[in-house]
Amino acid sequence: MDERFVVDTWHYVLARHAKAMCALERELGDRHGLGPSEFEVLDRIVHHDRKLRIQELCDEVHLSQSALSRVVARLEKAELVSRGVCDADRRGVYVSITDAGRTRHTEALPTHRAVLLQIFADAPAPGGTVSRR
Amino acid sequence: MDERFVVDTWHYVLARHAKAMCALERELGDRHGLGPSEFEVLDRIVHHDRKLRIQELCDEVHLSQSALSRVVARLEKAELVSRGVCDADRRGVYVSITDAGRTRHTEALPTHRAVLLQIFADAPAPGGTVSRR
DNA sequence: CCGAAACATATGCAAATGCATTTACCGAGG
DNA sequence: CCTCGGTAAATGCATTTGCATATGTTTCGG
Repeated sequence: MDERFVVDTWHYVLARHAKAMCALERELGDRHGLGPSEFEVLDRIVHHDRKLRIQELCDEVHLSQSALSRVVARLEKAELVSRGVCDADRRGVYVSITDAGRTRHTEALPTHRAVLLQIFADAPAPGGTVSRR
Repeated sequence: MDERFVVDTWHYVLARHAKAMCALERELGDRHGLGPSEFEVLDRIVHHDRKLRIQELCDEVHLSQSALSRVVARLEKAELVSRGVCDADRRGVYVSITDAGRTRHTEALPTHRAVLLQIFADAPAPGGTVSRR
């Protein structure tokens, strides 16, 4: 294992993450009133196209369970998602997207993609890229 | 540019960043009493092997100027760096590493590298890497 | 059927961060 | 020499996050 390669990869990840997060926060926030975490949660729900358990979301977004709980609470307050108890297991909570949430996501998606494109289009990871996956 | 590739790259960056940050926080914190930001600042100074202006550090670490100011304040309180006014431009501040800081960095470096190795050794970015997979 | 252990989610709290502002200083122009 | 616009760093403040814990619910052994 080349230690140099590992450290270079880490620096790449740090730099792109900082740049992208900063840009996403600015663009999504100014144009759509969403933070990156909020967008990510909306995006996961839309992607699955069904109501999800908090727990399922927890596995997909990179947030602690408590942070996720609060993101969902903010989204609910903004009427972009709604929470409902799970009948089968009443400890659980289902989160489903509202019409407003779907609309907001549709509006924000192009902004999100544009930011990522600008940041990653010409920035292959250390080691170079060949094709895909 | 393939939009799919860009989004995959973003997910890769998000996942590795979260995983590495979490592990670094745990390992560096438990074993050496340092946070990732604190280590990064120490590491930059050691790498240059001279006293640096806050501003120079600001260009190299992925923190806002205010966050950096506070990280340096914490490091100073822990006696790992010392601050001194810059004679040439008395608005500026020089940060230099202390012996204790150098020692701490030397101790922490293997931990840092071990964490990165574990996380990045077999995890090429989307697009794959030319050399090893 | 009961009680204990395990679980899913929410919440109290402390820490870290970014933005806006403040403070101190430099440098050019009148 | 003095003032004004700009720069370097520090600080007030609000927000987000994670950890530890609380609350409510299920499940399993006896």
